[in-house]
Amino acid sequence: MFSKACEYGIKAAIFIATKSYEGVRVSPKEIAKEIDSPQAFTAKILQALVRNEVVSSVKGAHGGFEIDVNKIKSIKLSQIVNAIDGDNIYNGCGLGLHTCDENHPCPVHDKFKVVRDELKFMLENTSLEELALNIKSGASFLKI
Amino acid sequence: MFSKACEYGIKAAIFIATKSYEGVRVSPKEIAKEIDSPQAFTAKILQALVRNEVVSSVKGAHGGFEIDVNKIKSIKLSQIVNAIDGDNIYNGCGLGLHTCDENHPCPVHDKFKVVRDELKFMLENTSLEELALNIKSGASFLKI
DNA sequence: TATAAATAGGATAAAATTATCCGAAATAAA
DNA sequence: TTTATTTCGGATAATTTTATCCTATTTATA
Repeated sequence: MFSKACEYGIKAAIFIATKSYEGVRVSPKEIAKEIDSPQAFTAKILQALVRNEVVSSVKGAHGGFEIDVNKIKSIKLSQIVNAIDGDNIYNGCGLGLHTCDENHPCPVHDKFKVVRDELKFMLENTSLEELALNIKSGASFLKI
Repeated sequence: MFSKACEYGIKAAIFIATKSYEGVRVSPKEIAKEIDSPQAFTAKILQALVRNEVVSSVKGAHGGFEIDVNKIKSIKLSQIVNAIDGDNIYNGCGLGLHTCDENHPCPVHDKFKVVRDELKFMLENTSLEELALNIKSGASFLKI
């Protein structure tokens, strides 16, 4: 469904959020360990999240990644996915046609529309807050 | 959502179905032209569809690809996707966890479940027949 | 100011996916 | 039986995605 980069990005953001609630900044090394991902590749993805203002970074000694606690509630899954994979997942044609809309639909246009509207709604209505709180409470897991 | 290979496979199957209604076998060359795909790569994908018994092939002169007209109604999109991409799209974990189920869910397990059940239902309930008939009637298109 | 600790980012490598090429095998028809 | 036509399948190449490495830059602190 999503790229590996996007999967890592989502998990990283959730972990950073949980640590930010504790007022703690985290390094790519800690993040990679916690979400079971390749460290250097994860660092690249973090850069994309910083550029898209999903997470913020502090350079230099005692630096690391964090998310403004007041922002966590308003960050939606869609922002993270968009920052890494773009909006192609729920905007592009399911069969890769360049022109695909109501007037010139691909064979599965209507069928896919239902699924993708559902996906879009889910991504736009799932906050980083609820995902992070479920990790903190032990209701869900970031690895294995 | 799906791989390029899968997109080509779906479009190829639809085109073969439309021609099979006319009792005509088609070559990879014709198929690639009609669905705007790379010919040799499309031929490989056709082999996978043959192995998975979605389409049948006739070798030698006057050969080509066809689908038993009586089978077209019973072939579902899920079979085509499964033949090419496997069942990972609607069975694998949305965040790539090896172990992800009700007892040990990833952070988005429940959220994704809704979307993927919708996707699974759509794939399993969309027949090649309806897709092919919409192409024949001009209600949908295979390229551009 | 010097040093150590971090992120940023370019260069490169590995792996997977997408795409091409060519000869082998099968088959209809001359 | 030969020939032309067609799918099959292995080898290879190109591209994209995933992953690693190394240096530059930034910043807190001694």
